[in-house]
Amino acid sequence: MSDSEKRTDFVREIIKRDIETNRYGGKVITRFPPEPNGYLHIGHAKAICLNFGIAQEFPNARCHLRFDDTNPCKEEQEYVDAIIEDIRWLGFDWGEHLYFASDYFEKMYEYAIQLIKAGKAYVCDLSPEEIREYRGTLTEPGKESPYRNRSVEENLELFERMRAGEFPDGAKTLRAKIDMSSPNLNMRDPVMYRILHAKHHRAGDKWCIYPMYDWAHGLEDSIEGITHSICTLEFENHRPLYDWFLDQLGVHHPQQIEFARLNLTYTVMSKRKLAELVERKYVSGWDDPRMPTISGLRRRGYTPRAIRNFCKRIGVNKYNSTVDIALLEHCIREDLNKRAQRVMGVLNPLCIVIENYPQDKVEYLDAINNPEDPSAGTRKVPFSRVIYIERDDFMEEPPKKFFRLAPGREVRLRYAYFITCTDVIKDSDGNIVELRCTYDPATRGGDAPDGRKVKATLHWVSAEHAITAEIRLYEHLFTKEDPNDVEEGRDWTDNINLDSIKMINDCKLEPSLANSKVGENYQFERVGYFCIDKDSTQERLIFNRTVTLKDTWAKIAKRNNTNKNK
RNA sequence: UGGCCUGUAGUUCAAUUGGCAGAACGUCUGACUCUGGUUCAGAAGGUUCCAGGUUCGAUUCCUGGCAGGCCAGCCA
Repeated sequence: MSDSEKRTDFVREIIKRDIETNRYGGKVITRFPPEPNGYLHIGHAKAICLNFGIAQEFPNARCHLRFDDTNPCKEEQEYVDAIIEDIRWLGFDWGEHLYFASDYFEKMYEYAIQLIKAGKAYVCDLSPEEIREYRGTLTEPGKESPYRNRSVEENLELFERMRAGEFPDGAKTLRAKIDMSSPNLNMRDPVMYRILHAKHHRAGDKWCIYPMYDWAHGLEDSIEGITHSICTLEFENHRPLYDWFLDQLGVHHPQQIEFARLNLTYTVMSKRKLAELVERKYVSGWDDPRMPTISGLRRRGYTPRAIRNFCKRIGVNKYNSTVDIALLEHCIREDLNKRAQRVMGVLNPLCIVIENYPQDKVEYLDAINNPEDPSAGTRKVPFSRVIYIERDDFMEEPPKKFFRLAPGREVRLRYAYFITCTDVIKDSDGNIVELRCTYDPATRGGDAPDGRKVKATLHWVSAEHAITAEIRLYEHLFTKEDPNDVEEGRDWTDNINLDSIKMINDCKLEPSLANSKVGENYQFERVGYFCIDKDSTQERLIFNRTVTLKDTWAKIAKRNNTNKNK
């Protein structure tokens, strides 16, 4: 599926129908309304692609970016900045339509007065505990507040004094007068305003009353002329209230549509849990490459195109499901295969001396930059008598189906020569420290004039020319597909994979990598996709492994291993 | 012993609105290959949650079950 291909879903079907019936004058205006209290994650990317994607697909459509900043206690400018950066990076644009709920506070206040005047809202003196008691339970109706029938004048005066700061936090609330016996708890006189003497990251000290989500959100949508207000499933129960407020006010009334949030195997997606991973130092920060955050994926080497494509493939639905993380990995491989420059890098070096190759000779061999993209051209790679290969590419006693180097066996060094292993050198503990090989000068470039074949082609790096780098290998952050699957008395943090990061220090890379920049994607041939981490310095390059290449041998080896252990 | 929502290959989604249940990912097999990558070809995989009903015909409509999700913040 290419980036430009469309895919329909129940949300788009609703919008199509509304356009056909001219429900909103043919207009389509969506919005992405993050609360700036954390970083965006791949689940948000699903919502972003949905809302901004719809805006791109339909005529007369646009998508607003609106910060739903109605709770000063949790929100910070740092998050606003990070969210803006992440959405831009994902490739979406809101034009001049950047909004903040806090800019609507005055307007919301006026609407509240309108509701009070209509006898549909009242100031309540019940404490939080009392409100809870009065609310009733899922199966029993609630009781009406003793303050429910205050006069309009008294409510108006009290509400004004709430705003003026005459009461302490929690002393009073403004509540909608709906139905304390509604089977939908949201309709049991929900709180519209609470008193909070807190400094807001944008409004400062201007307000000491703040609107609750249910009251604020519909108004934000209405004020901006949103036509389709797309949110996640847990707000389904809130839709009657969303509708009630807008109906009472008689204002523009968008359609709220709910869809299922994204879950991914081997990771967690709740903001609370991600924040906990950061706070308790299980990860290095919100942008740790193991995090499912947009910034974490970016640092890991994921591309916007891969993430967008992933969101397209998973679809949109109304039931909770968990997407196999293998699909995300497939999407990044698919994109990087087409675009990433190929290089040679040895993660775990094993030294080879090619005994019949001249001491001081250096040859510069042609290597293809990207077989998927001829326009990427070629480069020169230095070859000499002492090289490194991957330790995993040699076995002294090769099992069946192991095609790579072994004593007496001939393999090809990519773009270079055929070599044959003649000797294995070990230290006193029996560890292999070096290999001796001979090369066939007639196979220069990697082709044998006599047409003989080898079963394997290995990547390699000339020892004399190699640059040394640190490479960070990442595994899933959790050991279980569902991190929340825990026994009694344990919790999700018990499922954290303590080996999810492995740092390797003396990796040997071809010299062309010396000039690479942060974020650039490479394919280390036969190994995986890597990118330069921001922790890199002039002296020391650090690479993140984005994802491995598909590895048939690893699969066979794993199978052999499990069979052995049976 | 409340209300709302949802049940289709292992997973995520389709099925032109009542007309032969398909795709992608994953898995497995084979071909090709100077990446055990890519690409290509193929295979396995289904009681469409269950039971009734309407209909020539039901994944689709109706009824009743069952299972899962959400809701008792002055969070969003």
